[in-house]
Amino acid sequence: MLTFEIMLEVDENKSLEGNVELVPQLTLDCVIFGFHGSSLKVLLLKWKGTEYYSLPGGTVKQEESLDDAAIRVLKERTGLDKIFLRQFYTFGKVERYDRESIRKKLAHLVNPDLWYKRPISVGYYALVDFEEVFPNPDLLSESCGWWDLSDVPELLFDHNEILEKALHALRLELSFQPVGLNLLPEKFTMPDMMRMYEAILGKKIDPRNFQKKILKSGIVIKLDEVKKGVAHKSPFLYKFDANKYEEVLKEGGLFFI
Amino acid sequence: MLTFEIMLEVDENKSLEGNVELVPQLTLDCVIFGFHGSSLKVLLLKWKGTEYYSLPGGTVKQEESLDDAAIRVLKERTGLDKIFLRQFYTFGKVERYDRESIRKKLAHLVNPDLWYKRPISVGYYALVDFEEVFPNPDLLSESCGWWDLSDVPELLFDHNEILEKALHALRLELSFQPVGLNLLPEKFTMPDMMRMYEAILGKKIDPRNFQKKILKSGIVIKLDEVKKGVAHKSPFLYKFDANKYEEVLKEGGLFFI
DNA sequence: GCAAAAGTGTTAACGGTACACCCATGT
DNA sequence: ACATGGGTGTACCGTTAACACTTTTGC
Repeated sequence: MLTFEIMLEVDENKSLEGNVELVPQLTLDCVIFGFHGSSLKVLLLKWKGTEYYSLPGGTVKQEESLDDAAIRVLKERTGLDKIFLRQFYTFGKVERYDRESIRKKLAHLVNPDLWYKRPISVGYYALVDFEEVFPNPDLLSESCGWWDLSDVPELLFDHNEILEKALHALRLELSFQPVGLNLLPEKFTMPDMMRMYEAILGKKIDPRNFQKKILKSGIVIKLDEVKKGVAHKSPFLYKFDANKYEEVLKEGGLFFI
Repeated sequence: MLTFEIMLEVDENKSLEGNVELVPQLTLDCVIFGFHGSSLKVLLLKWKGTEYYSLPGGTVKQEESLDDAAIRVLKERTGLDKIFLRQFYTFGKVERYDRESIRKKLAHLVNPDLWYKRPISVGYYALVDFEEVFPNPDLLSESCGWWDLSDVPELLFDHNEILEKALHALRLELSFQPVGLNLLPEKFTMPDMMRMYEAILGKKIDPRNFQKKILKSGIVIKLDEVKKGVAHKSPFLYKFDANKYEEVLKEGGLFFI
């Protein structure tokens, strides 16, 4: 993810386990999306001793595929094993951000001598079940937590741009990828699912039409349960019919939402 | 693109212009699509003294963005300056292909000592006007030419897989990107455009419905000319209304084709 | 004149959208 | 009891898909 992280890990590796080699100048950034309440959330790291935030990221080992590296990072930050992951873009401008300013902001954490050539970063986004994640900071961060998409602060590096692009990719792929299956808990209500679509698309949806379409598509199964303990009328619970969901996505997608 | 190309260019650069540095292990592969007759075409290189083919590719200089590197490769192979280019995937498996077999196949061209660490390749696809391209081989290839998509032979490296993925990306983005504007010549006929869609989507389209939809969308302007010198009835010529095209793509895309 | 491709209109079915009221629950 | 969100049906309209014959041109 970051040039100095490369260096840091090299350093660690040298002292800890010998010479695990990294692919030079190549890093990863992960945009981890969750859904809760009525909004999309994203996992951010807060850097030690600062008020600065960034996306979680990492490096790529020589004997590790890009996907495996992303899986490793995701597991470290979320505790989750089986994660829905998509590579969405590789960021390769020469000056992705103002390096001098980053160097100053993080001088107390990273030895400035460890900075070197321009990093190229492969972007992944992940969809996770908010309820099952236990956010876990890395060595250079003091906390790792969920942020509402609309409250995301200015981030370090070019991470605001990366987040933008991830969101754009998510929207484009919304009709072809099993987004609901990965963002929602196993049992969910129709209004939950609708709010998820509203949060991603950024627009209001008519609940009657939404329900009609979803039910007609056959991707969900209505359970003989209602959600208890919520104020107001208890909503029915549903779960996905994974096979049917996959089939519908293959045969043209869920465009009609 | 290829590990030994990295080495070769380093070598060239050393002798030719000093020490232009390359980003290590990072390469580019370009899938250049054209359209002619009734089919999609792709530009392939034939390696000197062999019957082996591959996609055109290249390396990334330290002071050059990924996009600029792709633009450079595209210009070298096609002679074109302003090309529609999209990054679609970064290939990062540890063993992307059988290196030993490649090494043998190309031993007469590349010194085996020059092979080293596993390459990671950023994939771009390009859309070009078939008529305006003058294919131009590189240093290691004896020819560079168009291949019908359905006749593409087995390619070196993992290039069949890369081509597959590029085609998949093209299909996904067909409704959001100005594909027609880039693949078709400035003046084109309605059946040309229809055949282009048929070639990309791999299915037949009803010409009456197609014409109705395209005309209603307003993205093309009918010219006061017909295409002459063709057998049979002379078809009318059209050109794109670039502004309207862009507007339609932004406002939801050309899904209805 | 013949073969091959271009050009063109209507209809029926379907799917999308707009819209409002009652119900169940917790407080 | 009241406030809040959940649940549900209908009607209109627009879009899509199916379908076939005539025209023009080069050979």
